[in-house]
Amino acid sequence: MPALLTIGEVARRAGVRTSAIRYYEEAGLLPEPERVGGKRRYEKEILRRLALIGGAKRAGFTLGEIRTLLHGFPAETGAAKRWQALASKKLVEVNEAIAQLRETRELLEEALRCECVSLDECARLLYQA
Amino acid sequence: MPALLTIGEVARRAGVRTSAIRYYEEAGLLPEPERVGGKRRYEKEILRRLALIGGAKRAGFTLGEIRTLLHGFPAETGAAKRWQALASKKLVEVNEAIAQLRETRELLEEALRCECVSLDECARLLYQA
DNA sequence: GTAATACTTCAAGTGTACTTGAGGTCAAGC
DNA sequence: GCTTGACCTCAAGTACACTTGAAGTATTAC
Repeated sequence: MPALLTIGEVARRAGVRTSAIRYYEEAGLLPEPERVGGKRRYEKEILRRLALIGGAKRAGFTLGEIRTLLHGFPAETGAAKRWQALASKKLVEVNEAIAQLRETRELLEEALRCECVSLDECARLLYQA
Repeated sequence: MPALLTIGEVARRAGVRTSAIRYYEEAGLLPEPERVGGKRRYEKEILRRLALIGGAKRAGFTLGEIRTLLHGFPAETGAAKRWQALASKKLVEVNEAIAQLRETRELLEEALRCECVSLDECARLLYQA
């Protein structure tokens, strides 16, 4: 007995709204789950999937891109190559995003250290040097 | 002679559209620049500001939050404290975003290494272990 | 049996962040 | 002087990612 989760429990555990879960299903990011009396029942694996979606979203992927990364391109010659091209491109973007975030973190930390009341003020100090 | 930039040059160098620059100005993220014959002229510093905005956007800040981080709260008692509270909170979020992006990167790299044609397929492999 | 609560579908509404289009202005080159 | 291209304003339109609301159904508790 795998103890299936209701949509409400999934939402609570994953930190999203039930409406978002239905929306992701509609958008092809989540599998259509089992139903009991018409109601969705999820296996715990869904939580990992939702975490993955959340991570990808943070990385700046659109839901359409996430769908493609999840499922790949429809079977056709070169589907694997196309998927890898997309994944590689996204990998570059993820790395850029990380670098950019590190800079933003630096700036925030600096501003907090020097007790500025705004980045504007702090940036002036930083950029004068 | 500081060689001011037109909005078109700024857009090209910063990798944004001119419409976005005007929009940011309207939204209070960019200072109102000098005008020559009614046309905006920017100092090179604007490029750093646009990079900062881009980074903050990637970090998941809304334009409203970026405005606050840039300018601080309007002068009032406790403005500095409120700004620091916001900045600290955002610092935590930036760190979380970085961690999440690292995981996404791991996943992408793993998927590329094992030559999967989709994350779905690869995730099955990963999660079976 | 009935009330409460969580679920269902479907269509329409919302917020954010821009973009686009209409109609006009400005500076440079021919 | 006229054309070209980049700029201007302002209002309206668009894309994405959900959310909300209406109207109804199912499960559990009493």
